[in-house]
Amino acid sequence: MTGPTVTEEVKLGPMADSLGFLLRLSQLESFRDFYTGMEDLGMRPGEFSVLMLIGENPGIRQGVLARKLMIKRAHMTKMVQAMEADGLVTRTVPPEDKRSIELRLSEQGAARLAHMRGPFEEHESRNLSRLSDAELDTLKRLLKTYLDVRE
Amino acid sequence: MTGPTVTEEVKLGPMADSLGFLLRLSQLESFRDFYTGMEDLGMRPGEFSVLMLIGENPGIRQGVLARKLMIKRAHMTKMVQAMEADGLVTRTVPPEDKRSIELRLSEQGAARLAHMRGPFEEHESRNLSRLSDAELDTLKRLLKTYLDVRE
DNA sequence: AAAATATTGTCTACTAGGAAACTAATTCAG
DNA sequence: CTGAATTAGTTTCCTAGTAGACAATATTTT
Repeated sequence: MTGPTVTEEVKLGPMADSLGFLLRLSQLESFRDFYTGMEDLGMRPGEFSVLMLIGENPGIRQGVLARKLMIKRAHMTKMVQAMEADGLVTRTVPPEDKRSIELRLSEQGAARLAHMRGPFEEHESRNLSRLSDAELDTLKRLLKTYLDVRE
Repeated sequence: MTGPTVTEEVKLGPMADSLGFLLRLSQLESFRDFYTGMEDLGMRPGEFSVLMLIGENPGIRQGVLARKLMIKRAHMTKMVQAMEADGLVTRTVPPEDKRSIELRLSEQGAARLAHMRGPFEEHESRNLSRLSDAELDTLKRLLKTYLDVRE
């Protein structure tokens, strides 16, 4: 069980108007969502997004990916090394800059991603939230603006 | 340095329309914001919110607080024990339910919170984002709906 | 009342993620 | 061209947070 559903009155005070606070809770909530419908894919949201972005940007360098996903290079190193060990991605050093490492999906990685794509798209289109479809669109648009992500 | 500001073209593909993905990035972005203006308070967003919520709800039980903040009880135990060790909160076992623990701010904790309140409110009112004030309000309102937080 | 069940906080062990120092390669200043 | 500064990835060490089992207490069932 997740706990009693009885409404425990907790006053949020000024936190209820803090964007950071609301975002943190929302993100945790959305992670729960992710697992309802995607749980048997054997992959966490973070890994999934890494795989997707490598798929969308073949040859992307580790550091660029890390900056885009706002995680530290040190952590990206660990993730992609693990994925390489799992046979999902390839890591090659390009001759024009031998410090860097280019990432690509292996055949197996591409296949795995293709498998997950269906459930993912279905999950995304489901909208199990309290928001109307229009509200959800607005929310996404505002977040993109906040993040400076252009369409 | 934060890294080269040169625009590295990274395609987000379907992730750009994933609420969970946008929320994760937004939350990380907002944490950076938190530290611009609050860095010298010697407290992370998580601890700050715990302190605030205890202040708003004197005598709140650990588990209730953990559920509200969507963190695990095990982790809450560590946080509040550390805060107790720092003299910021008191933890008392109420006679009517000797399994539970009630949390309150100590004098020192209340003083510390009072100190932070100014910078916090100022930070919250600043809006350093790309969003207009109206858009920011809308964003907060939609997140509250998503979270089922009523005013 | 007794027994089964649920809940609360805690413990141990583990995973996710960050900070800072380091190496190798590249670029920039002179 | 040479030395200084920067950048990319890695390594080590540390903190944040989770998973699951546990003891103590409370609640429900019989």
